[in-house]
Amino acid sequence: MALDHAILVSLLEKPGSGYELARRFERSIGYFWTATHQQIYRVLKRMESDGWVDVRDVPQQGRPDKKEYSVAGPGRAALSTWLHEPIEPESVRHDLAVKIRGAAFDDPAALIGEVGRHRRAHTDRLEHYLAGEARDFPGTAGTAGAPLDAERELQHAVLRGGIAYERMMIAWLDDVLATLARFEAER
Amino acid sequence: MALDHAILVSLLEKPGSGYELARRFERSIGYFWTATHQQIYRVLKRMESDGWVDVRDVPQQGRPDKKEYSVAGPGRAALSTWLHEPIEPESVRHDLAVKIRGAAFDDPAALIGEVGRHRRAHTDRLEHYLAGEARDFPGTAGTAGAPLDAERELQHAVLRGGIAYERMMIAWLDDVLATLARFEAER
DNA sequence: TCTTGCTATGCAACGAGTTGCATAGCAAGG
DNA sequence: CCTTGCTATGCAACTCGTTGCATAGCAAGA
Repeated sequence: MALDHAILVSLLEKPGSGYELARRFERSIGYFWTATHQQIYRVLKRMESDGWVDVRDVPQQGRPDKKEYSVAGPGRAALSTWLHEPIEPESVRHDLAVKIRGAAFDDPAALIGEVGRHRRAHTDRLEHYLAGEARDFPGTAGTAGAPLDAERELQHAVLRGGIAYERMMIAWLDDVLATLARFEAER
Repeated sequence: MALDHAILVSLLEKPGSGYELARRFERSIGYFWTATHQQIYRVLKRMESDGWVDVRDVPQQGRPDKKEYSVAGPGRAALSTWLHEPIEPESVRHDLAVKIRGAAFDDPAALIGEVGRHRRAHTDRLEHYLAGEARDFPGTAGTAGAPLDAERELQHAVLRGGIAYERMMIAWLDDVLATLARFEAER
């Protein structure tokens, strides 16, 4: 269960409240992990009672007060342990692939709209990632001899993965659309 | 919940027992959907009581008897309904990406072995997919004017997606390894 | 004032997925 | 004969994830 660890990493990058974490999980962390605010609040409560995180009440003006969480020693140790353990390559779940194989027993051409919708979602995400890259990682070269900023470099590497994934998906969906078009032409 | 539908598609492609389905979910269906035998038996039981599938006791020799499931009318109708409904683009969960961003707060170079392990798993899968493609889809050209075999063509399209995914992952993991190597060199 | 909307946290119930265990037929080898 | 191993099915307990709902502070605009 890596949700714990995803939250710990996010809190190490920047302490924050459950609400803030939930929004990060819709943005940058969300590129590779999703979670609802329910899950986040529940895990934060458990990690607090296990001493993995510290809480601080932060009064705010113009909006409700919040609880700001930050990683405590045991939380950091737990993350370190997990980082040194091997994990299994993730298992995939692509509903769309089920639909594509299932379409053989229905009307293949009827899937064109749906696949197009997904293609649009992926081009949107790609543009969003590229905009984030241009904003957050403008100078890709890096000054020669300068010490590397691990946090930055590794965030960029993960973002490049997201970009590669979206590009691959768009190319594949084009391939699928071309295949479906052949069925429509035949009909 | 698409596990129901993944099972229906697999049973339409070829009727079979829970055990056989479980093995398919480790192979071809497993390219895009995973399930344990527990889940499969439970869902089959529910679909049977809902009239979505028919069961037939098949006595065997040299091994225990089995129950062969096949899709019934209502199951096919349920699949068709689902196929015509829009679905949300899938949400991702990449433990490895959590580890990569987390490594910034530990020892980045310590991740090299783990990333290499994942790279090997992906090259293995890629070779497995390519072997399957060479075996099951030898003539990619297709006879001009011949009617298209929807089941075959769409299975191939999904397989091409799996191949594209593995190639993308390998290239990205090489990128990550190069990034991690820079940290090791600095150390 | 009343509604809408964003911030902020949380409970309760349910459904999906995982893990450990149990049973049983039969084959093959030591 | 006994163990190992594959086929074949299943229960029970648990954890994880989703959904619907509830509360509350405060701001802005109709």
